[in-house]
Order: sequence, then C-alpha cells, then structure tokens
Amino acid sequence: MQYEFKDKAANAYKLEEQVGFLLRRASQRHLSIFTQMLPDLTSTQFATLAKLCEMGPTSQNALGRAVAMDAATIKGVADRLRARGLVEATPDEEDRRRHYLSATEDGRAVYERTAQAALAITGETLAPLDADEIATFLSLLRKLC
Amino acid sequence: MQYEFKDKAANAYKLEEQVGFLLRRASQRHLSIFTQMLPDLTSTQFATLAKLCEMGPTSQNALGRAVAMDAATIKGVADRLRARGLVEATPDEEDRRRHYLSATEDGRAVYERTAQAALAITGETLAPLDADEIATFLSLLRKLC
DNA sequence: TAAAGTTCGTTCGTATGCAAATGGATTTTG
DNA sequence: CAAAATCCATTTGCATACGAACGAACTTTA
Repeated sequence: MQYEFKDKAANAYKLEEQVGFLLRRASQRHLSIFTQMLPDLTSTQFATLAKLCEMGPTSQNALGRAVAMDAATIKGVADRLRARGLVEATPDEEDRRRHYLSATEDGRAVYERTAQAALAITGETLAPLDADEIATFLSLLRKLC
Repeated sequence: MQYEFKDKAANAYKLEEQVGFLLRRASQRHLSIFTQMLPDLTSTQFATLAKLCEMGPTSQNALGRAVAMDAATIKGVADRLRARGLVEATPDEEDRRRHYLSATEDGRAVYERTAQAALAITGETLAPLDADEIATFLSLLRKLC
C-alpha cells in the first residue's frame, strides 16, 4: 500500500487548480473584454480579417491554417465576413479548386480603424500583470501551444 | 507628430503576439489532449460531473456558477449528462422553481474511474514546462481570470 | 402588504470549434 | 502514365458559449 492510497486528498482532483479550467476562464474574461471594446466584430472575425490584410490574397484553407482554424470553422467565419462585405472571393485561374480570399476596401478600412482597439484589448486583458510578468507569462504560454 | 506615427510598424498589430490568440491556441492543444486521453466525456462534462460530486446536490444555476458556465450553457451540459444517466434531477420542496441536480451512482463511478486521467491530462498539457515554470505560469494565469 | 427587484429554469438566435465524410482537382510516385 | 496520395472546399452532426428575452417563483423594500 503506497502513500498515495493512504491519503486520497493528496492526489484529489480540484477543478480550480487544473490548467484547462484556468485557460477557459481566462479566455472567457478576454472575450468579454473584446466584446465590450470592439462590439462590431467577434474576436475570430477580427483575427481573420487582420491576417488576411497582412497576407494579401490567400486561399480559404491556407488562411484558416494561419489563424489556427480548421476548414469547417474558417468557412463559417469567411462566409460571415463576406456577407458583411469585408472580404471577397475570386476564383483561382491556375487551380480550379481554389478561391482567393482578399479584404475589400471596406475590410481594410475596418481593420485600420480597429487595430488600435485590438491592441488595447490585449493591454486590458494583461492589465492585472506588470511588465515583467507579462513577458514571463507570454513566453510560457507560447510554449503550451 | 509623435514617434508612433512616424514608425507605423512599431505599434503594428501582430496576431501571433496577442494574448487572446495564444490563449485560444493553448486551449485548442489542451482540448485535443483531453479528447485523446478521455474520449468518453467532454472537458466541460467532466468538469461539471466532478464539481457536482464534490458539492453534492446543487441547483442547476448554482452548479453553473461553480464551473463558470452561464445558465444557457449549463442547461445543455446538464441535459446531456442526464441523458447519459450520470446525473439526476429531483424537485426542491422549498422552492418550486428549483431542481436539485446530483450525481447518480453511475456518475460517481465514472468520476472515480476518470479523475486520474483528468490529472494526467493536466500533466500532459503542462509537459512543455518544468516544475518552476508550471508554478509561475499557473500563478500568473490565475491573475487573468 | 403591494411594488420592485431578484433568481430559477428555459428558449431562441448566433457564433465558434472539431470529427467525419464527400467530391473534385492537383501532385506525387512507382 | 496510372495509381496513390494530397489538397481544396463543402456539408452534416454534435457540443460548447453567450446575449437576450421570457414566465414563474421568491425576496426585499418602501
């Protein structure tokens, strides 16, 4: 009979201590801040628009990989951005499977107008930490991706 | 004309550096580990069952608050756990709005059987970090909730 | 005690997010 | 070159998530 079995509390499961629970709660707080400070776009819509502005014309799946969304997810996001006129699709001449996605003039304007707010959202999310803690936290978080 | 306006790149938005993007990717990796190591239950279902086992009979909304899910979300989770026979509801005599939720015998058995796996999932998620880094990371993450 | 406020559970609508399957197009390889 | 593998976009099904609104029940307060 080993020690762990004598004291069941020693290796008990405590939800509040699990990294998955804390990640979910931190994400919830971040998304709540995002919605308050940038109500026009969801966090994933903004990320997709920003990446598309940065990359230029890109196929839908390649864009999805760039923003860490699978094919089924990026389709919905791209459809909603297209429905709002922020993104447009043009067929690829060389590869008949592909459509190039690109930001419209409207889409680029929205991105230019909201990028500062997005940076402020990052700042507000990290506000409970000081500069050193932020650097440490982001460095460790990056290792967990 | 201030410095920031001269060098637009200095305060440019880079998706990969934003805490929201990193939180989303870390959560994705964690959930992927969860699904692999504990395919029977989703992460939220396990969290709910675990908390219910810990708290004993609880109203649905109170349980939701304990696991950080709003009323609409906890309802779906509770419904699916009830459909699988892991949770049952009994009406409250004192408050006719309320149903007490509690884990069934089956539910408690599933929890006992899977709690170790859940701890292992936390370990695997944090595997890229050493012990000191884990302590630092969790302490900082907790400040962001 | 009556009005106001709160809480309970529920429903609707919208938006991720992923697994799995599909069909068509392109590339790789034997 | 033909078969195999890969890639593209799409669809279906399921499971979170949250805002908003709702009626019913309970509590607080004026």
